[in-house]
Amino acid sequence: MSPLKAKSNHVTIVDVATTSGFSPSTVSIVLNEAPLSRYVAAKTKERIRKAAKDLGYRPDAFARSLRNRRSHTVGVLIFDISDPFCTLILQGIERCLDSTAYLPIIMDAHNEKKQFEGYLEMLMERRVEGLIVVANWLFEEGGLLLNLRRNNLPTVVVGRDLSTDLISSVVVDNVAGGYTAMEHLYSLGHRKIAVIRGPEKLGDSNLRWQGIQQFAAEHNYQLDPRRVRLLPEALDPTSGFEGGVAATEDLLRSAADFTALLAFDDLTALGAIRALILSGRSVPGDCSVIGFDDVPPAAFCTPGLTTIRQPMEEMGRIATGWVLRAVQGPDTEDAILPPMQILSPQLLIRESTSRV
Amino acid sequence: MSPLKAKSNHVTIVDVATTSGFSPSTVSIVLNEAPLSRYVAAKTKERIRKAAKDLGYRPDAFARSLRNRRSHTVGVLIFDISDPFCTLILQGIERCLDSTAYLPIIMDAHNEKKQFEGYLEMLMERRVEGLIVVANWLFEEGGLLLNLRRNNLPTVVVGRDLSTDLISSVVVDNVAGGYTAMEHLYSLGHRKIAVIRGPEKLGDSNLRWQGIQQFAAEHNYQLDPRRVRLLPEALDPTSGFEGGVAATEDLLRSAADFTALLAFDDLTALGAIRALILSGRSVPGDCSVIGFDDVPPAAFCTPGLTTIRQPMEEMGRIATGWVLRAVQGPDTEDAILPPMQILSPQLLIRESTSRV
DNA sequence: TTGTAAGCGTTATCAT
DNA sequence: ATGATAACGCTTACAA
Repeated sequence: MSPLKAKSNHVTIVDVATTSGFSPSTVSIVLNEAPLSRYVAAKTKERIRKAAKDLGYRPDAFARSLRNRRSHTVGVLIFDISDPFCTLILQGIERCLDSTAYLPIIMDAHNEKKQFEGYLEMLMERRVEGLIVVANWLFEEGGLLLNLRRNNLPTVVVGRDLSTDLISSVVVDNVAGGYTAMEHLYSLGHRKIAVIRGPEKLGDSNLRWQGIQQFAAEHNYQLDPRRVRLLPEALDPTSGFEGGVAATEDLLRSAADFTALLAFDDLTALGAIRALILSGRSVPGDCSVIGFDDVPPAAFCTPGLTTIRQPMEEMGRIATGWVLRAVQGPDTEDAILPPMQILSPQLLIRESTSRV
Repeated sequence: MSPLKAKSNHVTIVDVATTSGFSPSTVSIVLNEAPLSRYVAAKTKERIRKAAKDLGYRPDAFARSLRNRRSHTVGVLIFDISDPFCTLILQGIERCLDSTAYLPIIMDAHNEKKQFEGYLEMLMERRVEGLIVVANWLFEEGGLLLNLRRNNLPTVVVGRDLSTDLISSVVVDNVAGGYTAMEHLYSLGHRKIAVIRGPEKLGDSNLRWQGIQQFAAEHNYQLDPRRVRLLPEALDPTSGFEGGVAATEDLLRSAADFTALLAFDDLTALGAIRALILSGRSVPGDCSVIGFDDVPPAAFCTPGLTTIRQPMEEMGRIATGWVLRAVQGPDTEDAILPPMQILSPQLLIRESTSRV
């Protein structure tokens, strides 16, 4: 016989009722430990529980939800599960949900807008009570927002500021991050700093650049345009690596030399390191490199990558906390729910940066 | 007003029926494009569809599944979503499911047996039609199996051989992988090869070691025990990194020198490289290093890690294909479903290995 | 302290 | 070519 085969023959609450000799309602009340179960005789409870266990009774989530109008689920829409950035946020969401009766329904849009919409529809059909959207670096603002608005459902976007009157968001302070990265390099004595900016269309990209410029302005440091490159638009989140390699090679070919490189994100930084090493330079000996995010590979490489850490797990937790509050509290003080939270990034010094 | 707030007021099939002027049954038939819809007048269809669209009707998945006894979902039980090994398999599963009407319900056990069992129960309550278990490196055989047996549900385990009469599995050929890794190093001229084995309790670990020994025996190569280390048992899948660092440092302290190192997996290899570099050695100049798995960080580090690649996405696809077949085909030729499939690993040469 | 009955939104079966 | 009705398994008023 093949190992794969099944014939479902489920035990229902009626079976438990007849076996135990009580009515379905009593069984329901006992098994759910509903308020009314306080008035049920201890012996009755015992017999019911025994019958349920013996029969291997498992309540049908569909029937239950259909009846009481609660799905006890929150939808989690992500854009690419292979993106470590997503993964860590997911962990935060799951950890936060673990202690509740809520279940995440995770859907991965595979970086395709079409899928995003389809999955959103599926989540609605499954009557999720709240929605968390993990926006990765190619979530283009605007378009998808419209579809979200129609379903008035507690919604939190994490990783991108898309707050509206109906949607909350939790993001990292990209401006502060850019500022801090620049500050770190500058304070190590670097005065010839190359910058690889993120794709122009990307919101994060410009905010980080803003922070970089701000630091420069405050310290009378001239950002030489010859030392600045722009990552091309791209779909694949790991394309930052190749982008980093290419941008750095281009930088190396140019006339302007540099002793430090500030990359848009970790993958870009890792690509930069690859190019630097291949060109015969050492990191951080000949050139310091700093990234942004603190995705796992940043810690596993040698030298370990100095980076601006986003508290991704915490972001997931916060987002989850919000939707839970919106979902559980009936309509209590809505005002306590902030439309947007900006978390501080943190400088994480490893081995890829050093004094000039 | 706070952005988080909702008041669900769902449109039902009855609403569509009254608005369009037809009965719920006809609406159902039309909207589902059921066989009977062949006999429904074109104009009727049109009016019904228009009404549904205008009202924003969305069928209730709970009611539907309750009625027709099909959840159209498959449960996916993973052990750690932050483990890149898991992630890639998940991608395969999702991609394979995308083209079907099935939805994955993903649950992450966070490396805890307790959670595993709880989530398994939840999946059963949600009436998943099939189950895929992604076993990562700490899925201890035996224990959890028992719970799986009771629910006779098409089940496939990927990443660990747990085949029984009720469970299929898809795994990589670990013996061949170990053999190939050894062969690669040997063919580059290495004769002083250090080996960091995986935790003893881990099935994979011993199979890979078997392959290594087999190659050695066939080529009259002596595996010097002084050049062999064992990774400690551990919970965290990323602990391989620290384990690799520690084992390598220990190896370096010992009398026996080596020109190549074969690591249990990629993270271990990355840890080994870290230790090697810190000790002043270069990779692959002074020591070649080979890993196993081909997780993303292996490609982003410099030097890129030579490794034995597991076709993880394909494994996910195959597993999914099996449960789909078991689920969709009523009870057609069960015999075509193999109880276990062993995929060949592939040597992926990057820059961390070179001729001695 | 427990039972009865209605109904959640759908779809399958049977009528018309 | 379309409609009426029952039933999926559960919870919750309300009744006893």
